[in-house]
Amino acid sequence: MTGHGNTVVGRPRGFDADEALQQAMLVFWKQGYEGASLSDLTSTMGITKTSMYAAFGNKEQLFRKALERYTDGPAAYGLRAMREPTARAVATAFLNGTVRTTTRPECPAGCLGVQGALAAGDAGTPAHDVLVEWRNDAGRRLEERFLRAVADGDLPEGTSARRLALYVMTVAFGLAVQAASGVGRAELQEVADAALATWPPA
Amino acid sequence: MTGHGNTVVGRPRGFDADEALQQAMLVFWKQGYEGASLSDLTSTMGITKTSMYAAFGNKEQLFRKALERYTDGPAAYGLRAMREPTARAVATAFLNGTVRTTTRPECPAGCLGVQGALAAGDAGTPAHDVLVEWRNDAGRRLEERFLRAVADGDLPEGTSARRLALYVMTVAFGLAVQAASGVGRAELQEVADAALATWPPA
DNA sequence: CGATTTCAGTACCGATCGGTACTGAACTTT
DNA sequence: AAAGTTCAGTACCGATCGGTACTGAAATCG
Repeated sequence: MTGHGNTVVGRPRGFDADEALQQAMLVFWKQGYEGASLSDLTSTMGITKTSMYAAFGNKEQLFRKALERYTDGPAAYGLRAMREPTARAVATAFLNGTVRTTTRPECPAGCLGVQGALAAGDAGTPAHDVLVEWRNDAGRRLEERFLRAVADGDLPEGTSARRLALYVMTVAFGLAVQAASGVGRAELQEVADAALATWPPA
Repeated sequence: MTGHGNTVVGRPRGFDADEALQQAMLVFWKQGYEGASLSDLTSTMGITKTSMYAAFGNKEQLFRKALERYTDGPAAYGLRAMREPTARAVATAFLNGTVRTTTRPECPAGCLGVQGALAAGDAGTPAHDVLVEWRNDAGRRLEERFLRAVADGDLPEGTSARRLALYVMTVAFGLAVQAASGVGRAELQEVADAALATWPPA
C-alpha cells in the first residue's frame, strides 16, 4: 500500500485522508449506512469513487473506519467518563457527554452508534452487526467500571453492576433518539439530571 | 377504487389486504424503511408488485399504513397506558408495555417507530419525518396526561409535565434500542423498574 | 532525464432500485 | 350468456446501486 517508513515511492495522495474520513463519518451519522450512497459519500468527501476504494477498501470498511473515528472523536467522552473517580461521577459524565454530543449544532443530531444502522436489510447487515457490538461493548465497559466501584465500596455491596450499566446505557440511547427527534440540548440535560437524581436508582 | 357500500363490481381482491399489511409492517419493523425493498415486501406479503401498488399506492403510503397498524396493534399499549388512574401507573404501564412489545419473540426486536427510519438518506426522508412526528406525538400525549395529573393533585404542584414526559419517553426509546441490541426481556424489565423506583424522578 | 509507480478520473459493469404499461384471465352484474 | 370491470402477473422502464477496468497525468526514484 503506502511505502515503507518515510520513503514513499510514486505519486503521493492528493487529498487529506483524515479530512475525507471525517466527512464520511458525518454523512453516515446523518443518513445512516444504507441511506448513505457512494455518491453521497464521495461527493461530500471531495474525492472520486476510485480514490475512495483505493484509500478505504469499500463502503463497509469505510463505515468501520468512520465509526472508529467517531469513537475517538465525538464519542470520546465515553472512555473519558470511565476515568471519573466515583460511579456517580462516571454516570454523570457519561450522560452529560451524550447530551452534548447528540446535540452539537455543527454535527447531525443523535448518535452514529445508534442511528447508523439500527435496523437494516441484507445490504446493511454488516453495519448493523458492527453497531450492535459497538453498543454492547460500551455497556460492558461501563459494567466493568461499576464492578470496580462495588469492589471499592463506592457502590453498595450487592449492587448489580450489569443492571446499573444497562440503566445508564438505556438512558443514553434514549437521549440519542430524542436528539434525533429534534429535542434540544437544554431539555435533554434536564432529562439526564432527572435520571441521576437518585443514585443508584434502585 | 373499491365499490360503493356492499355492492362491489368486478373481480374481488384475491388476497387478504389486512394480512398483507401485517406482513409489510413486520418487514419494515425488522429492516427499516430504506432497508426494506419492494421485493422484500411483496415476497413476504405474498403478492405481486402490481397488487401492492393497486392496494396501497406506493412504498411510502404502505409504510404509513403499516405504521398505523403498528400503532393500533403492537404499540396499542401506549394509548392504553394513558387511561391508567395515576401518573405513576401511566408511566409504569407505558414502560412495561414498551418492554413487552420490543421483546416479543414472534416479532422483530425493538420498536418500529424508533428503528423504522431513525436516520435516512433522501429516499427515506418522508418516512423519517413521519416517525419523528410519531415519536413526538406520543410524548405530547404523555405530557397532556401528566398535565392533567398535576391538575388532579396526583403530581406535586409545579411539576413540569413536559420534563416528566420527556423522561419517560427517553427511557422507553432507550429500552427499544437495547432490545434491538439483543438485550432480553427480563433485564429490560429490571431497567424499567429502576427508572421508576423513585417517582416522580426529580 | 528516463523509468517507474501511484495517483485521480472516465466510462462502464451487472444487479437492483421504485414504479408502470400491458395482457389475459376471473369475477359480478345485467 | 354478454357486457363490463378489476384482478394478478409478465415484462419492462429509466435511474441508481456498489464496485471495477482502463487511461493518462503527476510525482518520486535512479
